[in-house]
Amino acid sequence: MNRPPGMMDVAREAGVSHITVSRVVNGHPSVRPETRARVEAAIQKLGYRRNSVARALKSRRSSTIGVVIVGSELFELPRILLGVETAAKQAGYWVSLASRQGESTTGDLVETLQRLTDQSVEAIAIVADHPLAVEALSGLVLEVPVAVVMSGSVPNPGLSFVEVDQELGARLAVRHLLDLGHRHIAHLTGAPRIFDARARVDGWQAELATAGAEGTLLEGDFSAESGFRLAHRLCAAGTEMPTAVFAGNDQMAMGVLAAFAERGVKVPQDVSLVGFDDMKGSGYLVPALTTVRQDFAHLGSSAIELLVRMLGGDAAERQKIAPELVVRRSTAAPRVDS
Amino acid sequence: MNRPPGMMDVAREAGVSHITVSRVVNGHPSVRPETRARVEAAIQKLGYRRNSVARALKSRRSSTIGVVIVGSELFELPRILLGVETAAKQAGYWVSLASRQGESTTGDLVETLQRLTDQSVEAIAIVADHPLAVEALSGLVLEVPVAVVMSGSVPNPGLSFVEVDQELGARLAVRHLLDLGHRHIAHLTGAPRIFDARARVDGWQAELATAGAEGTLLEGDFSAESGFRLAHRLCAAGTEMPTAVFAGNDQMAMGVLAAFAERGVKVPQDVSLVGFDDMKGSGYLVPALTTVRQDFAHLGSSAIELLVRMLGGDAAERQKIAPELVVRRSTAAPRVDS
DNA sequence: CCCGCGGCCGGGACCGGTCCCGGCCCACCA
DNA sequence: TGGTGGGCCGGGACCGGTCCCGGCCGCGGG
Repeated sequence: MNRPPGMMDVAREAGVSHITVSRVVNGHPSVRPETRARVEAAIQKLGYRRNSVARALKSRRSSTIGVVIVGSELFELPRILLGVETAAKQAGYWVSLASRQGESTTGDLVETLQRLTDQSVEAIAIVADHPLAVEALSGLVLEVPVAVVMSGSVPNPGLSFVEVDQELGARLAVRHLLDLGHRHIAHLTGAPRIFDARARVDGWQAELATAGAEGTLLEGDFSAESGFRLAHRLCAAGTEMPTAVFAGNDQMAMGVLAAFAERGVKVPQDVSLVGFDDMKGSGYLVPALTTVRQDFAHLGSSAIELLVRMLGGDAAERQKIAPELVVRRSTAAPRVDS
Repeated sequence: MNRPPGMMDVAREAGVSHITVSRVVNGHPSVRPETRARVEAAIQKLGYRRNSVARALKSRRSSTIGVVIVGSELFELPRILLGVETAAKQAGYWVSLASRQGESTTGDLVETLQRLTDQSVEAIAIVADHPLAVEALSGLVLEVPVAVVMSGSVPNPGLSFVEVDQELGARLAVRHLLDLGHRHIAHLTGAPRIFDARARVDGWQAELATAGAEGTLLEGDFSAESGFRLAHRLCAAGTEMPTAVFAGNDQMAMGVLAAFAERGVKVPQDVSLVGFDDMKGSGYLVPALTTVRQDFAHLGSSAIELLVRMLGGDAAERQKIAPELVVRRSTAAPRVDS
């Protein structure tokens, strides 16, 4: 029943007061080197470790950042989380997790935030896949800095946002196809309630417009299955086949590839294909997939860095990360004879 | 500068003592219903929320479980984490994250564990991809219940383990191939330092042995790239081609598919292919991949449930989860003419 | 009528830190 | 030699809960 040693115990051992121990632990300057050494020896001897709960209670600084995950469809969540955890550790913070799956009533998110602040977290990062999930935040007065990792925004000046520029990514993809000579580019979009999907549609449309090229829009849900289904529909349609397809993400692109294989449509000879995400293994699809890479780890670490700056007094801020086109084998110039 | 209301404030408002407030909050029976109502009204009015840090300090129960992630190569980490978070929430616990990437000195893990217990976590789950990462735990006396999510074990009776039965998974895959009539089954293994990879090799070998079939073993690292490289080597070898390939995981299987496509080897007509994991999209590879499904979310939630039981006084335990073979289009009977 | 008992409630001592404030000692200078 | 200022250290009051212990009051039995 011997509980771990406290500052008092160390103090007794070193023949000083608990205050002095506190000073040593916190690197306070006004302690004589010799006293400091004695205290450190005592700490060593007793195996003393500061109780961070007590510290958090008094100082109101818990050194932890809360992360809430809303929506479980986030395929690339792990990479984001990795970035978050790494950056937080770097900055001396812990990460406390809270997720909210399934149906999201508005009050639900607020409740989660509450429970997190009950925990005395110093800041909160929310990673969400669609704005509806966080609309509850619109007018809310925040007790701590909050950063949202999501495309799209919510009208609340206290909120920071981090996102990769989805529209730019889409433009990059379409521009690449246009440069290759394609004049009819279909887009198989992801679930429209997800902002990323909408932004990609916008980018696709905008780029198409600048070139005066033709487009076909089909609506899926980011799953490989939907890509598969949509690609079949594309082939079956009475209308003219596009010469290029821009899939909502790499998963959908996989579905497209599968459908085209069944239909005998050759990629990239018959139609070019571009994905989005650059998921693990995309380079080893057949053919290797041209896609738009999003740096998810960077997304996560940026959110934390933003939060740390806000903790330092900076204002909320909006940050866009540029995605990167990676050209592989699934895109080529359209056939001249078509 | 008005800090949030405390029990004292509520007590004053309700005309009772802070003790009674505590009793109400904790659902203690001996409070008159009428008093309880008055206190609850006061709580409502002031928007009181219990300070969980103070609670943790005094009661030594933080209601949080620490999770340490060691090694970042865990492809399916997110699904595990999801299971962890869900189960923890279910049981009324928070999840505090700590990861340890890169090179792992032995003391490093112990330090991470220490920092976690400094946080007063009540239990710890470690998810690791290879036993070396946690060897530091072998003789350690644990302050709190610890469960390891990993194949393989470490000689420490205080530790619980949760794993999916990799060997069984491998046997399922090989058995399927054997049943189809294959007599020469190559295995492209993942990084051998990872225990999962070794267990799969064992299963493959054991099943081969019972059938007296032939095998070829090539060593990769779980990446699509390594699958690609190894498949090429398989084709280039002077020796006879196997009629079936069991890849270390679905990523490697993707690489194999890519290599076979270049070589003009048809799957499953020329050679059958089985993967492992059933990653997202595996059903839409060309051809749809036969693979072994691991239920990662279940893995995570099992770990938490185990921990909760240990918190309740149960002994450490070892738990194996059975994987499941999912047969798709990449496997078929070998050609009779070969 | 008194005592005992049980339901309800309050006093107050912690938990293990942080931090303001104030006191000691000693060197330095007038 | 006395004053003073600064470096070093300690006392003690919190932070906001939990929980042991003990007091009050009303009721039933001896």
